[in-house]
Amino acid sequence: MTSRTRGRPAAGTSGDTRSEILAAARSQFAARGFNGVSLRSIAREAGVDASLISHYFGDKSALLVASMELPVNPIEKIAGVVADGPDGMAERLLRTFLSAWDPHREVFSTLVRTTLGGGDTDAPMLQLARNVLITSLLEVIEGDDRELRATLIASEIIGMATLRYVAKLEPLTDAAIEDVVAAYAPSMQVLIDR
Amino acid sequence: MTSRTRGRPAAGTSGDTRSEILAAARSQFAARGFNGVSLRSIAREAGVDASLISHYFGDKSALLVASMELPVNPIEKIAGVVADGPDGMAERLLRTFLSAWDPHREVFSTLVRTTLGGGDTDAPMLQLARNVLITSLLEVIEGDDRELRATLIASEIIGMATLRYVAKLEPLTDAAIEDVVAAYAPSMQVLIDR
DNA sequence: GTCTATAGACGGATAGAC
DNA sequence: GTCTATCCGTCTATAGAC
Repeated sequence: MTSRTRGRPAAGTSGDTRSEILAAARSQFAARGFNGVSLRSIAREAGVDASLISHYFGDKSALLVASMELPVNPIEKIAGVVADGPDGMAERLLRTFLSAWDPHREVFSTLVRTTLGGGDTDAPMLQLARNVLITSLLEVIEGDDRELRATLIASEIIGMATLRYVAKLEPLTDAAIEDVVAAYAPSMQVLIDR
Repeated sequence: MTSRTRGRPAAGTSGDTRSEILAAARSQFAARGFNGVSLRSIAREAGVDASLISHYFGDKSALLVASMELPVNPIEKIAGVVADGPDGMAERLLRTFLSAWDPHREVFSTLVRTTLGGGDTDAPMLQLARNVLITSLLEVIEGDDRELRATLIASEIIGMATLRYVAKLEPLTDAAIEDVVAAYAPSMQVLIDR
């Protein structure tokens, strides 16, 4: 927990060197993943000296963490939806998920790339999938294959979001939220109802 | 097209240095992606000198390509399934896909990690998804939102395979093919039938 | 607060001895 | 066919001048 949304006292000339760095980091981590990005390239895009990154954020991992901080936690919203029971859950799940993440496409992309680009099996994204989504789902769906089906629901959400935010496959990337909900919810609801 | 399955004339002592390198490369690329792996670490695991990799395969990219060569092309099988029409297609699609890729989990993992780990939007995996799977699907499914639904079918397959082969989320990773087919096909068929 | 300079490590690739 | 040695580039991170 290094930084909060702290207002810098009174910067020098341009609008926040620190913010420029964060914006460039978000963009590049989302596009090329942690290993595919160098601090130098981020500094170049931000128009600052590379050593300033260390000065403001510490090391590269800390910059990654800072660039992924969100004003609200999209995960908690999802868990709340599941608690409302299985009727029409697919629709609520998709709408809530898309509404929460659409404004933060780059962060989700970074989440996927750092999870799937490296070798970390206990990466943050998978912990979330297992501990929050799947655990909640198991309390409301039924059947003796419900663990498998809960995992498949998670895979539907992650797969959809990966093609929408990371791979940017048309027409999924630019489709309106309600169009995706309408097209996908009936399929997902089958996994919920059994 | 550098190498075919060529029998080396008469190697020195142990079973093929070349094969040892390939096995180590497959394992490490699958686990940590292209950028996360060094030629030195592959050489170490293979128990050979690092310079032999250059000697046999050229550069690092050529080694990646060689490590992903498959005896058969799983993609062509999939396209054939789609041509058989929409009735019960989800079941055939899933069974064929899983049968084709289960013996080559590491290759699929590498495919995903190199597609999602780097920034290449035209990476091989996405070309396949778009040009083969989605294109075939568009010829058999109907409705004015069929492009969106075809893309969602692709996302279901890719998402499922990613959690099964790359993220290795239980119980999906170790589930029998027929169990996955039984649990998932009804949901996917809804996207096909509309 | 910003920049220069550089330390220190690692990785890819090659030349050449044996 | 295998290994030693090395070149050259890039990267993270830090020390310190201004």
